[in-house]
Amino acid sequence: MKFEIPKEIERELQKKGGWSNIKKRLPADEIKQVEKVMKVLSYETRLRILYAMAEQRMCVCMLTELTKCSYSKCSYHLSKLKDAGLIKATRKGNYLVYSLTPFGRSIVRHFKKYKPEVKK
Amino acid sequence: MKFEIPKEIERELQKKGGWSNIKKRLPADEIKQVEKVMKVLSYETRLRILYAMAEQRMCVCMLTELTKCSYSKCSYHLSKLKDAGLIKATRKGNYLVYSLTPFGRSIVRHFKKYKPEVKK
DNA sequence: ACAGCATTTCAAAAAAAGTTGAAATGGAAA
DNA sequence: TTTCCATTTCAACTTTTTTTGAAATGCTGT
Repeated sequence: MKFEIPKEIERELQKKGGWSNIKKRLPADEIKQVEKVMKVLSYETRLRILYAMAEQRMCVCMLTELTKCSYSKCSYHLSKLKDAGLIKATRKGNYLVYSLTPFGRSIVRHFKKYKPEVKK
Repeated sequence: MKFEIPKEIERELQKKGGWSNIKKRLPADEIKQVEKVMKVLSYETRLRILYAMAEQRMCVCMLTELTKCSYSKCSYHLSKLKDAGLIKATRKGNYLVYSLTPFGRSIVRHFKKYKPEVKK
């Protein structure tokens, strides 16, 4: 199909250096990074973990209780959160204690501030 | 497996009203809403659309060019963005012109401010 | 070195999300 | 009212993500 921009929008584009300029300015790297973070946060279990950790650092056994998931399932989700730079782990004796990174914290704060409004 | 909280963490929990309190305070509705938004933003094509729209409202034919997607594919992704309250459409003659909602705009702004750092 | 515990890893199976192209829709112009 | 054009919808298919349970890892105390 042919590519034709409506007049009204064409005019707006002129002021911004044209269509090709808009396309060129897309921050490809940032978008890839954001995609990864979003993928990780697009799952209820992982969000529950994130929100709970905003209140309190936790070991995995607490998270299995909180999320009603098996260890292996929890572990899977924790590794996703970790790879995205949202949480970090430190060992305390036999336990691994997970807590939020500053970046993870900033996300929770954002959504407390800007509550989404989603179609039911 | 039995559920046992390490001493050090147990002490932290006391100050916060205990483990059950942490669990009770989880904002279940907010989490469900955020999950939906995140799911929508966890896909490169849709993020490209979002970022481009932060610069300029657009009709679908422009988006097919920007994303190198067929109309039907574009349409599928647009409907997800719309359901999440990130974009809205208005008709101009034969064209449907899509643009960001304030919520959509707030998301783009957030990620421009807090750049994620993801493991490669 | 061994046993016990908390947690992770693995591979196969199940579930969810994205893609495709053809057909349907709905406004605008003839 | 018919045709045209931009866009959406549908159902079958493909790809990606999650779940499962069994086996591996790696501290810690004995």
